Amino acid sequence: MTKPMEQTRCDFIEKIGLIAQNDGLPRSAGRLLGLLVWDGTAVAFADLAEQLQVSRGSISTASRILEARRLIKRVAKPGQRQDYFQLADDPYANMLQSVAVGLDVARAEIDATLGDIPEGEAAIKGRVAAYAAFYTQLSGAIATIVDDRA
Amino acid sequence: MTKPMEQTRCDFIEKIGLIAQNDGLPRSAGRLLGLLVWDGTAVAFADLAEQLQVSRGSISTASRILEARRLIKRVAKPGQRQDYFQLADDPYANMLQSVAVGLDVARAEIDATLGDIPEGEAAIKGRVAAYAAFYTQLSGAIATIVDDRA
DNA sequence: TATTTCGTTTAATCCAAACTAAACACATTA
DNA sequence: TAATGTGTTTAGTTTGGATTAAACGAAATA
Repeated sequence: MTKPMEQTRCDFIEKIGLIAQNDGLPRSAGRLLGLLVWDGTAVAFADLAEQLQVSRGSISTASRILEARRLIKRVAKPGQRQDYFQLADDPYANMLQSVAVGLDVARAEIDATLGDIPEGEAAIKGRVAAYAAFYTQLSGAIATIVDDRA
Repeated sequence: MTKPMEQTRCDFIEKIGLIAQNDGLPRSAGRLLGLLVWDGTAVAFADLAEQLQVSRGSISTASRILEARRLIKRVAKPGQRQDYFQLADDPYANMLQSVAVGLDVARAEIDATLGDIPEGEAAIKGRVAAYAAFYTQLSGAIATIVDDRA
């Protein structure tokens, strides 16, 4: 007994919703992304609200978040007034970049503290510097992946 | 006019709290981590609650989370009944591992879906597989960092 | 044993983020 | 023009996680 496709699709959409939530995105944004990954085609604004069973306001917010991260793109269809959305061309590279940006922000915050620690406090300075280095390393590793893909 | 050390310390603790929150940890856990990074020494349970101005319950919860991720360790002091906590030996390696575990869980979830997609749906399967591959790559890159450090 | 000192757990509260419904602004169409 | 079809914004509500106070159990001390 194999699972019906429609069920697999729903499960996938919900899974991506949970994963997104885990990554600090609204769950509805994740579900929207999941739907577009699955379908592949351009889907109309109203259809998204209908299929995901959320308000138009939620679609508006979620789509703008995903757009800002360049995971999806808004497209126009000739003769159609509605906005359509579809998966961005290389969403994963952009996903990596968003992660990298977040890491760099964290490192910058820590670096700011580092500048306020007097030279005398070498031990403290060392521990804080190690923390900053961690973010530098992680960000660097992600940059490497991005380069490898290019 | 340089900033007083105590102020720099407080700022740092709060910053780590915000960064932790951004990473899906309770803010109080991040503040606890920040304090232990700064101080370097073993700090008593009651002192943590006092210095961070939170309840003992919060310290209990936060410390257990950080312990589970091996970012801090619980230590005993001879003749002292209180628990003491201090920064783990190599907290950043363990931090990386926690991240990697999370990524692997996400990938496993997506892989499960992948197995439910019939062969005929090559396009869908391709897109979902690309998503899974993204997590595989990212996890692999992190594993590389861990190895480099060893 | 009784008391005190711990850390944990639980039930209730708090708070911020997410969501909705409705108002809105703008463009298109009739 | 008026009416309709759009996406956005906003005010209010809902919801879930974080926090607390208090009860609890265990261990040390008296």
